[in-house]
Amino acid sequence: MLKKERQAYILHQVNLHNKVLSSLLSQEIRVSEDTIRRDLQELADEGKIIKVHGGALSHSFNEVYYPTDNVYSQDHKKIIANKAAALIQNGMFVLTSGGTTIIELARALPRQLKATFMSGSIPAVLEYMQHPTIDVIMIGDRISKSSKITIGAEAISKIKQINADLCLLGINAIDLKHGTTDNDWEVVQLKKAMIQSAQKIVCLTISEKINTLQPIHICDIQHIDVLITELPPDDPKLKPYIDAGIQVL
Amino acid sequence: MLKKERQAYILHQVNLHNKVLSSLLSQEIRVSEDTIRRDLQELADEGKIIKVHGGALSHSFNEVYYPTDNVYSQDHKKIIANKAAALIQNGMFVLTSGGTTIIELARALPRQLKATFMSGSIPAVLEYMQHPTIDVIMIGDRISKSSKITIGAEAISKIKQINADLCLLGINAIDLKHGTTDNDWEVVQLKKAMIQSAQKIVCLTISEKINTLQPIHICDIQHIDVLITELPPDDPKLKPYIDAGIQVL
DNA sequence: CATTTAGCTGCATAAAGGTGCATAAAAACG
DNA sequence: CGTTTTTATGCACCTTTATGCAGCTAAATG
Repeated sequence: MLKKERQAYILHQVNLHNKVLSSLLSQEIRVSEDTIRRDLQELADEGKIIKVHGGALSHSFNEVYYPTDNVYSQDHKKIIANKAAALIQNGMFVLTSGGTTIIELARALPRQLKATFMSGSIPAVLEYMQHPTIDVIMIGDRISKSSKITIGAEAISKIKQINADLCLLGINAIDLKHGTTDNDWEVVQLKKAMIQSAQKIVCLTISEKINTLQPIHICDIQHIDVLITELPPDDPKLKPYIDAGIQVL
Repeated sequence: MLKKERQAYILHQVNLHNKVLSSLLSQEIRVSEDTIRRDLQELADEGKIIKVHGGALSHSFNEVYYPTDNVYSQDHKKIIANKAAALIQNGMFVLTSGGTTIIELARALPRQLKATFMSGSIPAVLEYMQHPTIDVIMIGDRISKSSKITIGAEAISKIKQINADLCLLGINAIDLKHGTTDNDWEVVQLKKAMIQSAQKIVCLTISEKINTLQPIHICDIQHIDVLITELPPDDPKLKPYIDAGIQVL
């Protein structure tokens, strides 16, 4: 096995499982642990993974499970929220996921907007409730304490009955090949249902999460209509997505 | 399991339950308590959690558990909440309204209780979510911003499909002749539906509200099975209700 | 204030990491 | 084609890290 090939394999494993152990990899690939360690070191130097004692972790692991709440990403999210808010017109029916970006969106809505927002996320709904003129609909079902959203057959079937104008999703990972992915099975179920029930799918994410992968698949790139990040639309990082036919704001 | 991974897990648990015990974590992850203690120490040094004797707390713990907001007659409501919590057995399906008394109830639930709680009140559900073992079901529909509950045909019909063991209502007025009454039409609709969908109706109220009247009728005295106030059951103020066949606690 | 439980310190150990070197394969070169 | 250079890998040796354990100290709780 070639060195590059091996490193590509390792990177794939890291992105897939969010972690790898040096010991296991060396058994699997049948090279010494020294070699694996050198590979991990090189990948880490290139910024592709995060090396830790005993193995390595993916970037998304760090962000998702081990949040280092930096102030910058908050600002980025405000920029994203403002761009997204501009898409919403009076009278629209908007389906949204949860997440910090969506909460920023709720705060960024213009004061006189008259639209209907539907969500299964308790924190998002709490924020929507602060708005004076919008209507808010909570999707009912069992509550997942970890993700603070309602989830279950009831919620999914309720979403399926809807035909929303807009679906705004805060996403945790997007990649040209795999589309959007996430790490919470329940959240994914809800997002999948939402995508099927809206005319226009808008994905919101900070640029760090572009070209990253999470274990569970939500939808392919071609289902996404609009992608919003904090970057200007002509940023080279976004070019592949524009080429793939997505409107980038 | 990698150290970072373990710490991420611990952090997740802390954020989920607002607290963790070193002893439980060490059993769960199968490492010594020393290791857990060192992990907690490191997480605390990074400012991610608050270390205390025996375990750790999340930053939100203080806010969540000691809100000094407009909950008047807090002590009385705690007494009521404790009496009500004693009625709930493992495996029960409990339908509840919202209100400050119900929020106290959510806080008074025994830690190891395994029951299912259903409510349309966002503040109540938020509080139920803090509990480690109960299941929480949110009733979905349009949200009334004034009362912070979901209300509408959808919510009512959902409640009607339920057959709950217990219905716990925080009430704003009760009177021998008129039964329970309230001042918010939307809240009343929800409570009426709940009363029809439960085996046993329990009303919770502070004694000031006994023998008072509100404009909108919820239900007559004879539909009420149990009345809970902060007073001892033999208080003369409660005698007429006992005579009317209500169990008073 | 005594008893139980958690926490701390120092130490031992095993696993992982790092360094330098030997070797072999691949690549470059004359 | 033979020689030299480069690159990749493994090994031996030592260092660092992670973890558990023993014995003592501090904190909580009734």
